[in-house]
Amino acid sequence: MVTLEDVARQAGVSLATASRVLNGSTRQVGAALRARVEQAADELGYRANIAAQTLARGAGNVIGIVVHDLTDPYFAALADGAMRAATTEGLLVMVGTTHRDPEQEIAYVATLHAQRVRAVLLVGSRVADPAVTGRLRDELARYQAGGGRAACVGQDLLGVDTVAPANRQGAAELARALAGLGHTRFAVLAGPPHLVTAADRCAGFTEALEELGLPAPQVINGPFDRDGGHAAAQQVRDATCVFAVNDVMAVGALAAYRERGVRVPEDVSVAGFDDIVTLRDHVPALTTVRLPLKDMGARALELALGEEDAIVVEQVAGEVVLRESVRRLA
Amino acid sequence: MVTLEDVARQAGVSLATASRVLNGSTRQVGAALRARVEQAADELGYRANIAAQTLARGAGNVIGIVVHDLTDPYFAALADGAMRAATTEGLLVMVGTTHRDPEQEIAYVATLHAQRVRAVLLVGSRVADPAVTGRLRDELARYQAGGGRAACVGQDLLGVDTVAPANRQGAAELARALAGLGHTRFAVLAGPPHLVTAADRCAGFTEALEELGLPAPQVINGPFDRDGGHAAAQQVRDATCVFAVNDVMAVGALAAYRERGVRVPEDVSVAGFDDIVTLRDHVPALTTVRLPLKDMGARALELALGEEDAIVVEQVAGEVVLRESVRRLA
DNA sequence: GCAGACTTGGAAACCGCTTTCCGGGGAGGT
DNA sequence: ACCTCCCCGGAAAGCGGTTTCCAAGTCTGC
Repeated sequence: MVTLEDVARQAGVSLATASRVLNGSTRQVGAALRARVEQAADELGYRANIAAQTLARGAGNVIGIVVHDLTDPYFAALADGAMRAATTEGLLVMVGTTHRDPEQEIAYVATLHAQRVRAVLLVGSRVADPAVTGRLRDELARYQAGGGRAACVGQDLLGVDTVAPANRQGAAELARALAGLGHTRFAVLAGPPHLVTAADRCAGFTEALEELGLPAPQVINGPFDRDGGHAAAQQVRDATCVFAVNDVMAVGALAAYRERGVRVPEDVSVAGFDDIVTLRDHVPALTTVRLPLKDMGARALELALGEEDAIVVEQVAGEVVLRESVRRLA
Repeated sequence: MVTLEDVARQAGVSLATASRVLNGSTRQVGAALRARVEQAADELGYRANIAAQTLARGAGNVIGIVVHDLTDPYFAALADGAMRAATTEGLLVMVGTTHRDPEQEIAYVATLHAQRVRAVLLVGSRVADPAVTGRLRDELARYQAGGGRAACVGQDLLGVDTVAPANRQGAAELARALAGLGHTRFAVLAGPPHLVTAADRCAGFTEALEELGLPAPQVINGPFDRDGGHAAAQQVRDATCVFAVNDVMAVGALAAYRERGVRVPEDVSVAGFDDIVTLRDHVPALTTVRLPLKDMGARALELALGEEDAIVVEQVAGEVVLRESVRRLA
């Protein structure tokens, strides 16, 4: 493995000069020497050892992103947004997937801390368990105490900059929109009760119905993914409209209905949440609450990198998008 | 930022002892000192500086994965497979997305080389341009000369271990299956001609038709993504069966037909390639050629890490899966 | 009870690079 | 012509670990 010293020797200059030429420095190097160094580096195929650079500089150019599941379009969009932003900042990205295990999340923060990444982004819903949240907070605080920066997409529960989708509010608006179409009997495919995102959306929806004087919906808990939606849909009793707390669950529900010959929206209306990009190819087109996922990912990175001292919590509003999967009741 | 030296001082031991306790070593440390060190580390919240470790040990525990687009389920599945395998090996993952720019791919290899990652995985089709492929080869060779390991999912064009889907063969089998249903007039949504994967699938399909004595299909080039399929579908003239060279393009084509009121499969049959997991939620269910994407990603990592001296090229067969999107012709 | 084989703790060299601090030489001012 | 000041090159001190090499015990076996 060729080192800077090899290059310096080959070019007949000092280590310092070689370093200044090859790895941006504030100081100038004369054209002649500069050329010699560059040629030597090229001939030898020199690549700076970033580990050494990071050590010497005391700061690297890597950030970490922790998501639950990369194959879920929701996280893929968020991660993609953050990664594009990272690229424009000249940063590399380490991605970790937790598969919804909060312990994994904590472990990743520790690992990324050890890697001395510039920032870590925690993407995804928090869990209701205060003990585990507390431990994650501690781990993050320790990382930040050492100069690390962090941000979160989800709920403001970690004491770091946060991009917080307005889940309750979005779900409430959706409820009002659906009620406006004449629906009165609802079911909520509510996901796991301990996931704050799921719980908030369910609560926002339910509360709005209550304010409208409508009966409480049937609430069905289950996994927060496509199969969870598929399974939960089987348990719906006599609702005219089903709200799945995220789009992938709604897609699962649509599949379940299709398999059973239940027509959407003729027999039952279905709505989701997130507006993942793949929705455009589903039939019927899904009513949902749009979240600007890519922007949120990018914004989270900005917040993490920002110099603000105060903790910034940015609410992101959702926009109700009515599509074919819901119908107006006679 | 607390260092090993802080821990050693606090525990009243030498640096060497602290290192041996905290970061696995072959050597033993007495129980008493061990306990003191562990307690000190805990109190101080010590996290090893991986950059320093990597430098000292001469080897890190990070691998790099380069994909075209994380939001494409094809790449997401491949990356997820590789990442799971990495996790079981105790490796961290740096992910780079090129958005189909081969220059970016080369740049990533250089960057990952500089990071001294243990292995780099190049996931995705090669391009036909021998110049750019040559430069990528050179970059990889240089990395490997320095002790790096590499593998590729795609075509065996880089001189590294490769997981190579049998694109020609899979497409040929698909062609025969479709012909067996009575189709004779085909169109191929062929993607970009310079992408080897796209070209191979198109060629395999076309050749099989020729062998069967059927007329050559209409070949429509365009982007390799969903919108590319959507656009290409508009240009199909009078085929009874359309083969999109990957699933996301096929999904785009389905959308295009739906918008125009063309029924699939009654009016036209459609087939894709890859069997991405999201297909199960599309209507009509798409006929395709199944590739074990997650396994391929995991396998690529194994190959890269493997100790084999010889370059291993592993063919992966595709399996034709007939679903509702194609019909038997009268 | 003692030589020799193991253990275990510590000092120090080293990993590859950055950056401070010096020193020498050329340019500019008077 | 002389003195500053500035610019540029190099020596060397870290950055935070790992690991080799010693030295001092601790165990064996006879």
